[in-house]
Formats: sequence, structure tokens, C-alpha cells
Amino acid sequence: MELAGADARIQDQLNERGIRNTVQRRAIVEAAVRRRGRFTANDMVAQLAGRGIGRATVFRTLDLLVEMGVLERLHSDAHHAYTVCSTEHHHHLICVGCDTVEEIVSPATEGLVQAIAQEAGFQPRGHLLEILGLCRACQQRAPAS
Amino acid sequence: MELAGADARIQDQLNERGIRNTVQRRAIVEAAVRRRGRFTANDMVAQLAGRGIGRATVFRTLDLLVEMGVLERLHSDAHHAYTVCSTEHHHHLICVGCDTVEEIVSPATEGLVQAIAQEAGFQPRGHLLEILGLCRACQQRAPAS
DNA sequence: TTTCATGCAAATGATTTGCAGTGTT
DNA sequence: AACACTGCAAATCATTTGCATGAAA
Repeated sequence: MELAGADARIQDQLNERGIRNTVQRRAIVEAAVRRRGRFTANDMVAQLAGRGIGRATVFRTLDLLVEMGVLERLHSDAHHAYTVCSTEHHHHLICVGCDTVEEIVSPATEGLVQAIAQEAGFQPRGHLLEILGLCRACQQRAPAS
Repeated sequence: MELAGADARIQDQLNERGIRNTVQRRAIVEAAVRRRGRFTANDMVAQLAGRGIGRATVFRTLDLLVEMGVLERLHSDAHHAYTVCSTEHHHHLICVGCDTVEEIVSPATEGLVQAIAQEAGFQPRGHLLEILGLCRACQQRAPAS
């Protein structure tokens, strides 16, 4: 349901912009949505190499999807990763156990960022908040270490 | 003053760990402290190449300094950057005009992160908050665009 | 058809590693 | 003297680009 929904939403966005609906792009969007968490460009390249989809196409498509706001880049680890996300401003809870990413919208955070910036005489243009930890499922799997 | 202090503090940490105090390491620490802001590994390589310090040494030393908690990696941009920082937990105000980085310690943020995580049943292990924008000086230089 | 997208392979750029020589302790 | 540290060059790894071919509108 949710998956199909996200998938359809993305297809619509592609159509709206007159961007060609190719087999490869469909496969990449589908794979990204199915993952429900973070993944690297290489993960995707490896996953789709079997279907004859080239490295360059994966990278080009991921860039395209980020530009369209369908995917977002994550930064907190040493390597770049991507995750499917909504277009409104939000933050991420990233599970280091299973790489699942949960989106959170937090007005309180927005307010706090403003306050911190103001106090420092800083004019904020954007901010990034990523919380790393264990999701509910992984907490049970691996009890408090 | 502040510069000299940071420099001395770092030298002490190096000594404590029995790590050899070489010309190259001193040069890299000094250069990092002088920058008072973010810089990439390549910036440093370029800056020190003239003094005959090799690429590998710069990378190895930056890694070492991160591991020691003297430097921290920044993530918010596409490329990795480093900045000198204290060892306690803190966040960063990064000026996109001049690359200056200001450290902030914000108990309110810590509390908020806890609250957000708790609400989501998430067990936080760490978090990252980076605020990008214009520092006071750059705001005057380039009026609100 | 016309134009855009793809795959391949080569090009880049960043970072790491192997190794023999060098400097520190 | 012993061993960690360094520079260099080669090796990796991630990402991008050039170009001829193939597919979508």
C-alpha cells in the first residue's frame, strides 16, 4: 500500500516534468522504495547490475531523484547514502542495526535552531539533524549493550 | 592566545599517547588550528605540499587527529571537511560565506533529541546537528539576498 | 524522426597502501 | 639500535564523462 503509493507518487512527478519513463528508471525507483531505509549508490549498482543496468545510469538517476526531492542524501556516516523521503523539511532517525530510516517532522527543532542561531548572531540558511541509534525492532534483537 | 592554547593542548595530547612529535605533524596541527574553520584534506595537502609534506602523511595525520578527538569530520556538504574542536559533545554553526565553524553546546538540543527519540521508541546512540548559514561578518559583507 | 537516455569504458578525484629510506626516542 | 614515520608511486574506490547505440515520444 504505502509502497505502491510512494511509487505512484514518484511516477507522477516524473511524468509532470516530461522526463522519460524508462525501464531503468522504473527499476531504480522501485528498488529504492522497496528498501525502506538507507542505501549507497554502490548497493544499488550491485543490486541492478544483474538486470543489465549500468553504473552510470544508476548514478545519473540517483542524482535526478535527489534533485526532484524524491530521495535525499544522508551524511552522518563516512560514506554517502540515500533514502526515499517526502518533500517537506524533516529530519531522520537512522537505525544503525538495520539501516531503516524514519522521517520526523519536528517544529520544536525548527524553533530551537532559530533560537540557537539568533543567540549567535548567525543567519541560518539550512540545517541538518540526524539521530543515529537503534529502532524498536533492533533493540529487542540486540538487548542494551 | 586562543590559537597558542589550542596548539599546546593538542601537543600535550600527542605526548600523552607516546605518539612521535614530528615536524610534519606539528606543521599539520599548526595549519589546522590557524584555519579557524573548515577545510578539506586536499586543502591541507595543497597548503603543505610546498613544505615537502606528502599527501599520505596529511591523510594519515588527519585520521589520527580525528581519532584523538582533536579534529572532527563535518558532513553536511557533499565533500568531507574537518574542523578543530573540543572533545565534549557539541554542534556546529558553519558559515557558507567564509567556512568559519563555530562550536555550540546546547543542552536544549540534547533534551530535544531525547524527547524525539523516546516518542518514536528509538534508542539514540548519537546525533548530528549542523546549522549552515551566514556568520555576522558575512551578513554585513553580503546583505540579505 | 527527433531527442533523450543508456551502456561501456576511459577519465577523474579522493583516499589508501606497499615499501624502502629517514628521523625520533 | 629499534621502530615508528615519511614520501613516493602505485593501487583502490567512488563518481563522472565522452561517445556511439538504442529507446521513448
